[in-house]
Amino acid sequence: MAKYQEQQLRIYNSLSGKKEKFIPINEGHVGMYVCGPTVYSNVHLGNCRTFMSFDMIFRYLKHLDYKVRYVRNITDAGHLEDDADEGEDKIAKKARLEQIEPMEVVQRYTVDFHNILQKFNFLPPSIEPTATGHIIEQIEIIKEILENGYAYEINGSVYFDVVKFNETHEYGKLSGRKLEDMISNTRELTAQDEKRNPQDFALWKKAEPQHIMRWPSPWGDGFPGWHLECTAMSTKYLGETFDIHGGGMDLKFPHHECEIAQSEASHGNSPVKYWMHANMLTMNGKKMAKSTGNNILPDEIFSGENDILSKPFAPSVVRFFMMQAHYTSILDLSNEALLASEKGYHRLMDAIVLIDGLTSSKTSSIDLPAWKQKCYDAMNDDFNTPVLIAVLFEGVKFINQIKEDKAQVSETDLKILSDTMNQFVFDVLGLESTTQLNASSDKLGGVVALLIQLRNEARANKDFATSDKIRDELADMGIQLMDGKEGTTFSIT
RNA sequence: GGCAUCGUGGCCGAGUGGCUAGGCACAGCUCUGCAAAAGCUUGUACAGCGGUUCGAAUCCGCUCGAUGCCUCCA
Repeated sequence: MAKYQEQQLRIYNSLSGKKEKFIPINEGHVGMYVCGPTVYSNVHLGNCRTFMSFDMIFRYLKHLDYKVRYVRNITDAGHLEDDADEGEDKIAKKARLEQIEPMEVVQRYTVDFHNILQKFNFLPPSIEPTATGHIIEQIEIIKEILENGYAYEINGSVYFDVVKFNETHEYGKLSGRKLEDMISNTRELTAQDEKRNPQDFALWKKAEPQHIMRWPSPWGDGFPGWHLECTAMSTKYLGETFDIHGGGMDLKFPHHECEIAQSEASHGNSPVKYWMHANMLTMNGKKMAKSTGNNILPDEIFSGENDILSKPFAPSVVRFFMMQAHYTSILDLSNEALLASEKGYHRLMDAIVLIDGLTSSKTSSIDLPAWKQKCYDAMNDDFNTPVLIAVLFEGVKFINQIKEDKAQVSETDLKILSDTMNQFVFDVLGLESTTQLNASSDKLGGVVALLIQLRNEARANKDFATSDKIRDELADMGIQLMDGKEGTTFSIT
């Protein structure tokens, strides 16, 4: 029996504003599309949080035995500097500034993106398509929208006619905006603007002669609008209507609103059953922005080379920190918060290392099956990772109590404890252990075991100067000794 | 200015009509040669002001503040 048949997942749907039962279109299968990065600079930490949220969601869906097709695109063309559709393409601008080919920009920052995600232990998506690889599909959609009368061509560019669309459809239903309000809040069109209305958006932009990113089309050489690629690629790989579409909260309007409009205007179907939006990451209470200097790159956190944090933090610690907040909440990054998470993370990992050494009893003094279900209940409630982590810390307490003989578990229950801890910590949350050394399998572990032995001999001889020297100097190196009833163990901090 | 989300104990962060979230920090106890680790115990918090209710941190209204998007300005 597949796990999804036993667990009822509920998802907060941005479109309805409510938590809804998750029922996929095709039983046992999930199609999920997430708007990926525009690769014109190093991926920033806020982007990582969004993608990490959907990585966790991907992992849990897989854990529930769904067959998931997860599509996350790379935007390598068409994302303009401002949404007035008058700015320069972000990648073309970067290429011009650095005097390199646009595809060099794309390559450089795609590699960076993948490197960072790998450090954060992301699962690769099923398909990672690029905008430039789907120009033909985008042109086909534009043709359909033109045929259906929801777009117009002018001077080699094609614009989506939002006003016309809104006469028969509801533009703004995702973001809660009303077209009338938007129009009344907008100034007069400037004389040179080609658009009929300021709300219209570009499907295809004519390439000026100096433009290096250009493709032929029925309307002349040009390049596609930013919103179109996601419609083209999600339709191609997931169908006209699919289960989950995700992205950052900041993409809700206009990007996702435009995607809905494009789908409905081309093939007539609403594209997505469950819209999911991950919330923003702030730092020290303020939004992260390069312009204000309130910004940090993932590698700067890992290396400690920054002016904001007191020490380096491992990718898994940052991941744990992010998982301690719900994906729909704003999360504030600070030195204190990271330090606190790091300690909690080590407590969790240290407990997991102990599981294999635990001994079972005839009966259990704690209810492990009920505890296991609490883990699922947390995740079934719109992927509530902070509550899951709280339940996992109950597991940590159980592990330590069993080790100290203050609780007993049967062999069956011990397996539940072990399997559940491992599955949720590593498979679902995607954390990695940094304390995997142990005395039997590792040279360093053997060296530490020898030092522990020497220290215990010194203690037996009441030579506490020597024993404390060993303990304290190992601690300075990041190896902490822990004296327990069963002898001394250690962990790497 | 508009739309949206949100304001929880020293810090981070769940919950959302009546019942302990959790982590970090702090204090006491147990253990220890002393520590650390671990276990046990303790914390009566929900921006402010009104309203609904037997009962609100949780619902409604207003005010203040934060964040994102849009707009405006530069």
